[in-house]
Order: sequence, then C-alpha cells, then structure tokens
Amino acid sequence: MPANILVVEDEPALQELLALNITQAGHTPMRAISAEHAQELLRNALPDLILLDWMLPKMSGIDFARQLKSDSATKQIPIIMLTARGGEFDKVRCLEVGADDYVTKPFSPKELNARIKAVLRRIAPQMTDDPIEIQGLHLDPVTRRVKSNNKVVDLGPTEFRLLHYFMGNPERVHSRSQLLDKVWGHHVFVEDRTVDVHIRRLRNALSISGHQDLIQTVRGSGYRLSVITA
Amino acid sequence: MPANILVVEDEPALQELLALNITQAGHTPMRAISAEHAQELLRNALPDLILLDWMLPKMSGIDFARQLKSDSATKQIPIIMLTARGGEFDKVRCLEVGADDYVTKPFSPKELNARIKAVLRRIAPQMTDDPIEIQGLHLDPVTRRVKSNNKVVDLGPTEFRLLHYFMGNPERVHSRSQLLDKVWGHHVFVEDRTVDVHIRRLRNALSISGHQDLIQTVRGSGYRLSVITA
DNA sequence: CTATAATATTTCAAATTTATGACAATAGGG
DNA sequence: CCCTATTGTCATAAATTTGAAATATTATAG
Repeated sequence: MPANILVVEDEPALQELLALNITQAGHTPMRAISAEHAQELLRNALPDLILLDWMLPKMSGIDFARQLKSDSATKQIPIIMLTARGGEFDKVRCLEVGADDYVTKPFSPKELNARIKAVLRRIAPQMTDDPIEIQGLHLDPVTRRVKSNNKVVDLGPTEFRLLHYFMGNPERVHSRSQLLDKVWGHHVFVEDRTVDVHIRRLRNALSISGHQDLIQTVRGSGYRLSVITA
Repeated sequence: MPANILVVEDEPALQELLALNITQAGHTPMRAISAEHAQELLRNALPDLILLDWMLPKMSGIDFARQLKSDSATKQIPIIMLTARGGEFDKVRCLEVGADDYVTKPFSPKELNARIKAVLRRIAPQMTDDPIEIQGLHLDPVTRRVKSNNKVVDLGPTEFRLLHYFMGNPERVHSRSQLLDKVWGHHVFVEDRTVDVHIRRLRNALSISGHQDLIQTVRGSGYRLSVITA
C-alpha cells in the first residue's frame, strides 16, 4: 500500500528526516515548508495522507488542519499532527480539529511508520496485506488464500478481490458502482449487473463452508458483508 | 441527476451524436465547436460537466482544459476528455491537466453514459451519512440498517428513506406533499394517499421494537416523528 | 349523537430489482 | 497451438416493492 504523503514542516532537517523515513517505508513524500506552500501543492494533486507540524510560520498547523477539514475536496484526507510537547491540551486540540492521529516529538521512525500505516489502514482497509478473519472465515492476501476451519474456499481472482474488499469494509453497504470502482478499478467499463453475477459466484464458493449468508443483498442499495444474520 | 453538459467538439457529425446521446440519457447538452466558442458559452452559464475533444482547431483540448482548471470559476467543473489514440502518454496528460476521466474513440454510447454517470456521482455532494439515534432507535445510512437494542428493524427502500427523513427532521409536521417531494422526489406523480400506506408499513416495521408511536398522525396536516408520547 | 371528512387497513396487480443458468469471448498455462 | 479457467452479458425466472383502489375506522364539527 504505497501512498503519497504530504509533509508540511518548516524545519529543513526534520523535513529531510521525515521524507527519508517515508521513502524507506515505501511511500512517496511531497514536501511543503508552510501552510501556504502546501495549499499550492494541493491544487495540483491530493495526497493520501498529510503529515502536519503543529508549529508553522504564519498559519499554524492547527489552523491549517481546520481549513483542510472544512474544505470538501480535502476533508477526507487523513492528517497526522506532529506536536512538540505531550500535554493533554495539545492532544485534545489536535483531535478537535479533526486530525486522525498525532505524534509527539521526538519520535522514532518506527513509531511514525506504525502510525502512518494504522491511519492508512483505517482509510483503505482492503489495501493492506494483513490477514483478515470474520466469523471463522480467514482471508490471507499474502498467500491469496481463503480458509474456514480446514476447508479451503476456492475463488477466482475477481471473487477474491471482491471478498477482500468486503472483509476490509464489513457491515457497510456498497452500491454496484462503488464496487466496480473499488474492486474492478476506476476506468473499467463494465455493466452494473455484472456485479450480481460475481456476487453469485462468491456466495457459491462460500457455501462450501456455510458462509454464503455473510454476503447480503440490500435491495435498492447494493450489497454488504455482515455478521448480523437478521 | 439530470445535468447540463457542455460538448466541445469541432466535427459536426460527432457532436450531433454526442448531443443525441446526452439527451437520451436524460441530460441537457450545450454545444460548442471550439474552445473559443465554449468560452463564450461559459460566460452565460456554467455546465455541470464538460465533454472535451482532445483535438480542436486553434486552442487544443488539452490547453483549454488546463485553462479551465486554472480559472476559479470553472475549476471545479468535471471534465471528460475524448481522445483518439489510446497511448499511455495521452492518458497521463489528460489526468495531469486535471481531467476527471477520458474516453478513447471510438466509444459506445453506453460507455460514454456510464462514465458521465460515474463522474457526476463522484462530484455530487452525497447526502449526509451520519448515523442518527432517537429514543434508542438507531439509523445508520452507511450500513443501511435500523436497530433498536439488538433488534434489527427490517425496512424496504422507501420506508427506509421515509424514516431517514423523519429522523433528520424530528418534531416537525410534514404534509403528504412535502413527504412526496423530499422522500420520493420532486417530479414523481404519486397519489397523496399513498403516503398513508407507507406510513402504515413503516409503523408496522417499527412495532417490532415498540417504536410505532414515534410516527404520529397530525390530523389535517400530515405526519410527524416525535418523542413526545402525548 | 350523527354526518362527514380524514385516516387506517387490506388487498392486489403492475413495476422494479435480483438471482440464476447458459454462453461466447479472452486470457493464460501447458 | 490446444485446453481450461475466468469474465462479462444476456435472457429468463423469482422475489420484493410499490401505488392505487376498496373498505373499515376514527375524529370532530354542529
């Protein structure tokens, strides 16, 4: 899950460190030395995550975060704040503004990366390579295997991605269009109804372990994976 | 759903085809035969989406797109590019310029409409997805579920929208006409009395958790959701 | 208390949505 | 190059939802 990460940090040394860190973690850094500079960069491309220093020249990180969260174009981009002191006050304000997490300086590269990963996972759960388990159904992206007890569920590529997406976003209803976007890809051109067929195939495969009811039809809306039987 | 779409295409035959297509899909086309012509039209009214040919006389589609995206008045209007060749280079440049999607010629009407629909959906500000709770009755648009304690309230599509609307505007009386407008949609032609039937169905479903009295009749006016039992 | 207007219920056929099975086109793997 | 798995579409069946009409109740003015 490589991501584009915008680093907003005015101190050159720290920025360099952060960028290095991000690169080594497999992501791509974008650098800005101020809120204004960041705004400019955001006009061209939106990152997947923003690493924002609490203290910045001119517009403070807090104010910038607030602004980001109030603009519909950027509001869904997760923000991790870099704070100097660990005072309770700061933490509260960070979260108040809508930051998704914060890291107190000084911090270890390890900690930073862990938080980045955590936040990204929260945003795009199906992108990670972590194994997922729901109701005894185990899906492992690394081995590309789905198992229940000792039964192996045999899935085609598309059904696997579909199930992976469902398991990464459980309980939530997904319209056919959304599924096409997320599972098939943005620029594919496929009939909405085709989703039905793949749902059928997925349920069929899952029936071997009795998990076919996990995938529920929500009439008029789409489909959902849910452990709630009702 | 119906949108005004500006078609910028210099070849008359193709433009005619596009306009026809757009009309049949329920949208309204505006036609321009060049970037200059388009600019003129834009002075009068801004469309919801722009369909732009990559190759145009004088100012190319690419340059025009760049200009549109740099002007604050038009920058948020989504653009779909019509490209001739399918070379990777073109795709990249399309997206670089800020186009929201592209279609490579030749394309099927079906594909074009699908893309228009997808782009409009991505842009359209989606209705609030916040969960609502009233008197222990929980409605969650994201999972499209209604629960009370651990009981699941099973609702059809219309009943769900109806309850959603009621819970979003509690304690207020809504006439049957208002409900038809807000829940069914502006242009539908449905008997006022039909609302009664759906109210019945909603109450019926809610009775499973004892919430049937939330929906109250206001004789002569309409219905209201209220926590006041009186 | 009665007539009458307004709302509640029930029922049903039409309309809409989904499920399913079959099939042709494609992509890969031997 | 042949064979098999995978995919996307269709046609058709099945299931659910919807709107309207008919009938039953209830509230209220007089």
